[in-house]
Amino acid sequence: MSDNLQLEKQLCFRLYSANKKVCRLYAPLLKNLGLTYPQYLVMLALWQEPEALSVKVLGQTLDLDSGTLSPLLKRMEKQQLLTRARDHSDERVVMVKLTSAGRDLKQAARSIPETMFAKTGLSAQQFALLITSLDQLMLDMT
Amino acid sequence: MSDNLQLEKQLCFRLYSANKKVCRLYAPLLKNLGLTYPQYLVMLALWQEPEALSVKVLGQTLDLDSGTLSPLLKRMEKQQLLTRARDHSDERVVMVKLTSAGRDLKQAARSIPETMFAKTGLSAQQFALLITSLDQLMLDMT
DNA sequence: TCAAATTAGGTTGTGCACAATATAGTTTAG
DNA sequence: CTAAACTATATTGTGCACAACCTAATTTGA
Repeated sequence: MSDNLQLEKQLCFRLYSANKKVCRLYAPLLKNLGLTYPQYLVMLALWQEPEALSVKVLGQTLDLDSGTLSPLLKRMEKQQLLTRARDHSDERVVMVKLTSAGRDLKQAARSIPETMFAKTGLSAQQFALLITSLDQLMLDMT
Repeated sequence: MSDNLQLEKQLCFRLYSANKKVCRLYAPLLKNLGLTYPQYLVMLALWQEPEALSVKVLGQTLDLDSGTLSPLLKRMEKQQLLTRARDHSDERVVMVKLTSAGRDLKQAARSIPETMFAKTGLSAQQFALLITSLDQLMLDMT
């Protein structure tokens, strides 16, 4: 006994597994919208902004670096969901802005959070507790 | 108000972010062992087995398909951490077995769980609560 | 008994995630 | 004023994750 290296004891494995499982539950819903899971997160960030966001701010919001975001945003631009344009007042900055098609997609996505909550099978209390625990982890983790 | 599509409200984003943050905390520790995070999970699964595991059982344990495991195990075989060999009694089956170097690595990894627990900044109670919440989610999620 | 179904694993292609590096634009210090 | 430092983004390379498909081995059922 007292073997700490057991798979079943690991928090990391639970987070890893739960995240994958949730992603797989989202996949069919998002496929209807033509989005992948990370693309959906980008859309969430953009839908709640009245105007454009810089790649830098988007990266801070989603905790992603340019090595991930640059190709991801290019694919989304090709799908006509958003536009990318250098800021004239500072040519280093690229501003990302939803197209009207990108904004319109929000209506089609409206039911997703409720559908996904139902799929979790959690009560509102359990859901809130898990959110709180994860927020605590994000705050305390060095 | 009542916009359910807010990034901050999403459980999915918290799981996604927390998992990434935990992976990044593991990375420098695992780099000392020459392992990536998924490779560490494979090692955890193998360390707790007295004998070899089939690719199928390993995939069920880690919830990974052959498209992920096959190349991953090949890389680990190249690093001399494990061997892969067809089962003579059923040639469809590939058995994965630690080398002595692979077994020996367990000693070097012994301190990782405790180090990582400290890095989470959680109390034992908070840690247990989060584990319980995640287990609940994994059980109930359809 | 042998054709159909099933099973185990591999391959290919796409899309993240991230480290390391590169580059162009901007700011700042001397 | 300009060289050095800094900033924002892009590129390259490696390693997952998974869908779709493929092959070979085994099991099964009429």
